[in-house]
Amino acid sequence: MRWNKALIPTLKENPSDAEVISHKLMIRAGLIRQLAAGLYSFLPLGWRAMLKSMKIIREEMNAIGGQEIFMPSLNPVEIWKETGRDEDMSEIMLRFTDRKNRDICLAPTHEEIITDIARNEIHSFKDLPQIWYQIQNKFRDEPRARFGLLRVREFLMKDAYSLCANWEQLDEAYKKHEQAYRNIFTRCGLKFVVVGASSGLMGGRQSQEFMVPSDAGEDRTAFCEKCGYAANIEVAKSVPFEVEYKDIPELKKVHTPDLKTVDEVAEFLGLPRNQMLKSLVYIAEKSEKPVMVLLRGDHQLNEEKLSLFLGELVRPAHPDEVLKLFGVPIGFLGPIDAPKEIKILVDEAVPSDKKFATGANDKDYHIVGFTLDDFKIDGRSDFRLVSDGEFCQNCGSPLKVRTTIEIGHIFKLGTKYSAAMGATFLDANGKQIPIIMGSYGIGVGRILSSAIELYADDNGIVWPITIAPFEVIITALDTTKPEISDVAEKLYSRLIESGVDVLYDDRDERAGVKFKDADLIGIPIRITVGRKVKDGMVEIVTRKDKKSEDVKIEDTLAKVLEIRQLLYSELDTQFEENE
RNA sequence: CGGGGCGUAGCGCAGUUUGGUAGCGCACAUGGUUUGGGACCAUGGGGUCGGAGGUUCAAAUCCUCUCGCCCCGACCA
Repeated sequence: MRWNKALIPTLKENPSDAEVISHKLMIRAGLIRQLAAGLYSFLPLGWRAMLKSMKIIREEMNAIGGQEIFMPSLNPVEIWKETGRDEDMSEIMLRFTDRKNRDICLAPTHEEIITDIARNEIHSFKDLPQIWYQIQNKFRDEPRARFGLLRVREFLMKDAYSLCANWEQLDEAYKKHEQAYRNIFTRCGLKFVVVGASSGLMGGRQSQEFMVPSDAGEDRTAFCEKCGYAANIEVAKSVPFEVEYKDIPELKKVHTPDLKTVDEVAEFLGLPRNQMLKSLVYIAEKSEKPVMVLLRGDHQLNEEKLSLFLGELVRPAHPDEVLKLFGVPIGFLGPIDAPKEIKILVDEAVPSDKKFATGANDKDYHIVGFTLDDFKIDGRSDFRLVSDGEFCQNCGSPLKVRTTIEIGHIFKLGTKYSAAMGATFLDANGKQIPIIMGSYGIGVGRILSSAIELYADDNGIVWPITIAPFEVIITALDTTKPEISDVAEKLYSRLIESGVDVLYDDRDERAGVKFKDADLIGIPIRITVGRKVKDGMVEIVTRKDKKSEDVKIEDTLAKVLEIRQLLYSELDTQFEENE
């Protein structure tokens, strides 16, 4: 491509509404332009990087026997009612009615549509297993789109589905996908970890996320650097810090006027924070039942764990709901003398042989010196949020917690969808059973964002060569001089003939402008054709390490091919690190 | 949905407090000088000041409503 004729609108200044690096650079390098909140157009450079990523995805998906299909984005709402997900996803699903007044939605994902195809076309165990995938736009009415392509309302997703006749086949399909995903992200040049995750609204038994560590990420992941344990904070477990307990000789009610927070009361009573119990009240969203969760004062609740335990989503009770239920304001709540209809759950990190203090269910009073035996417990489980520096359950080393970008998520769904929608087949014994499914997603745009977040420097993007919009840029300085443009033109056509993806900067611009732009858009290999042509030389510069080499004009092609090969093989080396 | 910020030329911003009829830098066009890391000089084009209503002799500026974008939180296959 010739820059002179191309749409590559680079910007000198950062856009005012961009916060994270990848967003700023995607705008400045002319990859994308915003249409509205969470809606972006891809310009030529951005789309080329997307196409490169998709090519890698297709190759790896085909390699595990995936068959590419394509499903409609416009869905009748009825099909979503069959699984109940029109309600589960009511907030996030975009809907409208068509001219015949039918309810239509824009698909936020495609399990229901896949299952519909399966129930119509799969009849025998002999038809299984299958892997079907598509690369398609998904639509989600996000409460808050943000960070460029990281959280958007319409986005390209590769979604794959495995259909199996038994659990062994599912395990195999799942493993294949895990390996395919490792291959895909490695080839895209990303650093990532595979973590245990919550399956959330998708349902299912097991799920793992592929995470890129980045400050721009919206998820938090706990890692153990020693043994490799890694889990999304939503499900992560840890061994808490050692703490001291004081002896409390007698059980009594203490007047604590206006003292509400754990810290305030602990200080007033002269107790360590861990000897206070936090009494949190939550409402289960479907059944609308209130629950009280008790945690040590130095711990935090993990809402995901609570909702997993209860089997439905939860939300904190509003202060007025609490007042209605308990007759006391938040801050003086506790399990003792709590209303009978409220379930009481206790985190397993609360020891049963120690004495604690918490609210007395009486305004301006706390109760001090009770144990877990002094009230009825409806459930004990792990409800704690892991915090940085706590210890790994496997090996005891300190865990690190950091933000990550979720680029892929794989699920063992089981029969949630096939059972609900009647997607069954006959097994070898002639018995009708539901298809066992898996679902596997990749956010294509997030691959680009992650790569930029990982490798960008002060001058701009530094693309891994595999997903770079071009592999090589020819920067011809002073194109008005025929001795320069002749050499550049010849190199340009020779590189194209050799199958190199090359951008030719043939603009009549000053050298500084061209160098800055080349750095900004991050093309891995730059050939500078300038004043050295009079000595029969050009320069080859690699973007990521700024290494520059003078090469004879006639050797340029061979040298470029060599460097290109090197850059590709470096990604294979990284592959081993990601293993 | 709650809190905060911002909408003025393609981009980045000043002007709003104190009302007087719109400006700077970049980009763009033309001419000239320059030419290896975002050049310089000159000239020029481009704006219903997000929108609607109101106050006023007069509104980018004051008032009311409304739309949009960004940030924090809530929420989030």
